[in-house]
Amino acid sequence: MNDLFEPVEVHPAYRQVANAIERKIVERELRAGDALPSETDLARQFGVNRSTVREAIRELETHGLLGRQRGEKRLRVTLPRPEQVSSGVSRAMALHDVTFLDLWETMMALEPAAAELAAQRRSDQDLAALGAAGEKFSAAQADTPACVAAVVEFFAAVAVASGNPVLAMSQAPLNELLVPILSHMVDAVPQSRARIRTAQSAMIAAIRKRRREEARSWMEKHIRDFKRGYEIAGIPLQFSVRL
Amino acid sequence: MNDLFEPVEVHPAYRQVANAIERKIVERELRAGDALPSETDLARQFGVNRSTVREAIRELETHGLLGRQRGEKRLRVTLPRPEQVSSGVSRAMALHDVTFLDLWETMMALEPAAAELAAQRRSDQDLAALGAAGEKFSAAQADTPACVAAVVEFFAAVAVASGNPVLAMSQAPLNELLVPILSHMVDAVPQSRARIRTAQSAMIAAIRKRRREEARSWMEKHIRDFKRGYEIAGIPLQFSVRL
DNA sequence: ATAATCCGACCGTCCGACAATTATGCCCAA
DNA sequence: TTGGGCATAATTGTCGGACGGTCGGATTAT
Repeated sequence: MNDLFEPVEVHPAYRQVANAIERKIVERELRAGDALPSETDLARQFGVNRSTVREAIRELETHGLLGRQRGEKRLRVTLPRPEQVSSGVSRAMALHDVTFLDLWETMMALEPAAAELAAQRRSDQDLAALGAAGEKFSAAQADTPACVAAVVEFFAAVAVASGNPVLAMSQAPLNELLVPILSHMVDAVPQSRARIRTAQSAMIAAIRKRRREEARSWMEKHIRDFKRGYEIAGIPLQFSVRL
Repeated sequence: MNDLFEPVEVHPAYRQVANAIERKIVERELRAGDALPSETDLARQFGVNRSTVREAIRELETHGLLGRQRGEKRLRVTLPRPEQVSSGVSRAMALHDVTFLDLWETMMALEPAAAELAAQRRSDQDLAALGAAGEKFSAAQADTPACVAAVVEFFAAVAVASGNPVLAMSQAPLNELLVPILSHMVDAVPQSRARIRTAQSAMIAAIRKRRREEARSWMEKHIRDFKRGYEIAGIPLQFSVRL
């Protein structure tokens, strides 16, 4: 039997205020860089208390829609910083107990595509960034954290070089999840360092020469190696990723 | 010349409180379902005012780390809802003025992979969900919003059937960006409806029969069609997606 | 035991206040 | 006229207290 009434939805004032401001931002009525009215003024406009406005502002600040430059007092509308967004996503993924296999499969879908696009569209600057990441990896031989950071930086550089911000923002959260895994792996599988360096060099070369298929296939091989390393390290693929 | 000092970082109390609670959640010391202490109690523990605690709580609530069931008063730890996370991502992407081409390239990377995994791992329940989405699309002939909703539901169902939450959470934001685009397209390109239906049927069949390559290639064709439709509709690929 | 009732705890919101810091406008000097 | 410096106003972060309304749990009545 169908109920006669729907459950009534309650919208606290702080949420309504947040939504109102968010709408103005999404609809570009407030644009990045614009200063937000003062809390007191907003409270007056919305007809609520300043405390309520503050709670709303915290929400938007968390979403990265509001922020301020260092040392500034007044809040301004800002574009959400990609790192901020992706760290939220990776935290959510980690809490959902995703496994290495989940992560790997998704990387396997995204990274080769990014590599191919990078080979197609990279600028000289992108190439320099890739080279720098490769250098860092080579330089950080024994230093595991630095090694891992360099690998992540390399992936990020490929994503940037792809010229596709959607791809980059989709890929970024995976990098953060990769860190703890990779740290463990490069320690447990000594030969992985050399294989990673080889793959990175090959990818850089392919991207420099704008050879799309070559870049893609090297990236595939590179990522397949991760799984292999994981297996060699003796860790079940179903182990949950932790941040 | 390097500066001698780093800029001093200021951490307002509300942020420190939020971080402290977040850490306990990420480290599983507080687990999903656990009730949070009352605001008054938290204020006492942290030695700050209740208003400050509330601002911190808003932050965590926004991240989806805290929430409450309908009609509940006590706040409890919750797993971030995927829809909540992905809507934040898609909003960020939209604000960054990503183009249809960006979106399309990423779909082209993710969706075929999802289809392939779905063919490999789908449960009977997944299959039912796919069929339901297909039905909805067929039934919603002239109703554009319903059509678009059905297409999105289909993609989401494929992602779920893939059994890979990372893939699903990576793909979900794209769906939201797709809606406005697709609405425009199915109106401007009448034949798109039939093509979509054909592709969906083929994918369902392939996934039912667990034919991975078939599922993948039909998905590729399906998504390629989007681009074709976009071109037929006469819209430049570089047009920014808007939410 | 179950249902109706009651009371205390807690949340949402408001008011007012104060210190610290930033923004602003004014005045003076070059 | 313009630039710098200073006094003042404005704004944020935090605090204390308050109040109505709602939820949860204990109490009591059936």
